[in-house]
Amino acid sequence: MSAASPTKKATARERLLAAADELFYAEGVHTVGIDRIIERAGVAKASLYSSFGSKEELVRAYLEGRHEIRRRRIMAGLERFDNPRDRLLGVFDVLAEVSSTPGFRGCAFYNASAESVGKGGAVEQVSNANRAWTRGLFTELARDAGAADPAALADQLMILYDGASVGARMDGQPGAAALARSVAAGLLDAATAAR
Amino acid sequence: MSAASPTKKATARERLLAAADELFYAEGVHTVGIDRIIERAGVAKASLYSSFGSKEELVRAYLEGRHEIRRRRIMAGLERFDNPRDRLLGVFDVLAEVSSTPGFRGCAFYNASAESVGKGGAVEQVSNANRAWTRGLFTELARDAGAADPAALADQLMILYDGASVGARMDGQPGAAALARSVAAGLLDAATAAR
DNA sequence: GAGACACTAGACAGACCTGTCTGGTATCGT
DNA sequence: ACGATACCAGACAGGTCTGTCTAGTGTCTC
Repeated sequence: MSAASPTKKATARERLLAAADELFYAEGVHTVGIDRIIERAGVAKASLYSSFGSKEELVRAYLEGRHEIRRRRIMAGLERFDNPRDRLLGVFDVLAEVSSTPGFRGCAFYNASAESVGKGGAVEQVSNANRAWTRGLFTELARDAGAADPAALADQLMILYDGASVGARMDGQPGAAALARSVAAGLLDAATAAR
Repeated sequence: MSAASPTKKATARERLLAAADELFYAEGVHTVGIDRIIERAGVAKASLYSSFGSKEELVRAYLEGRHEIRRRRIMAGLERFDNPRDRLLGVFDVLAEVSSTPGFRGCAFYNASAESVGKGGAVEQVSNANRAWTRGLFTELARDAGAADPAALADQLMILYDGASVGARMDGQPGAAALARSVAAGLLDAATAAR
């Protein structure tokens, strides 16, 4: 939880998490083995298992870290705007930024979910939490923006958000987020004008 | 290519492809091993390797089969409608049907892509072909419907289509397709009214 | 009848996977 | 000085993976 003081060397757990984050996201949870992770982290295998217990728990920690970073990045991005309308559309601005970074490979939760078999596993749990948070955020922002039916607008925004993420991933088109933003703007105007 | 005569027993290749289709889609390309497939198909391992050569080529054949079935199902679905507007929106109707079937697990191409590492591999090739076909279809339908900028509308429709697929997969909400359809209808009206 | 063909059953090799365990080292606080 | 803690290096076990190879069976055609 507590961020290590910058002078102190990163602990084994932190280095493992950093290595897992890079490798799992870039190549997939299933493809990347334990050995690759400990090698990149410069950490002994025993340290991994004493810190996390199993690979699945490492995957959970990786996804929880992704969720936390995503949450913070979005909230920080929204602080730039003061009016509700820009704040709602700002979620798509953040997506546009993220999806145009070189290593972008789509939604980490969807990707992990596509690989994982089990229902009720760590991947599904964190993934559901992440989606619920996003939907809640959209609902809240829609209400603040004066939408007649915030939950209904949030459902529409989820589709646009997911679609833009897929488009950026599969077609290498970072512009999908900007396009989704413009459609979202139209939906928002329609939802508020109907008041 | 040619469908075997119904009286004749299915050949080993056909049974392998059928087993691969079920297992790969339900559990993922990486998770499902060769042994599971030959067991379900009731086929010897040597037959698999004499028919396909490698697992990757079996995956390619699986995805090509998915693409072909998808193409046919959509085209058949669109034949029900005679006016361009309904035909364009009909693509979302077909998605609504597919995404409400019990075994629905999202886009087979995205799922396979999330698991595969390599760029330029079989998965990426077939996946790109599938997406290009979809985009071309949307563009054509948009032009027929009188859209001012068919390609631009197609880009928007792709986002809605992908987003609905993700929503149905991740949240278990088959209604996402119907929602996407209604948004698409609004975009289409706007694109044609602007003429 | 004989050979070609498609197929089955299963052993096998070699690689890779997760997870455990042993033993050694460095750095703390007391 | 000394014990506790955190960590490293790597062997090891038991399993699974892809892919190859041998040997045998049924079926069709000539």
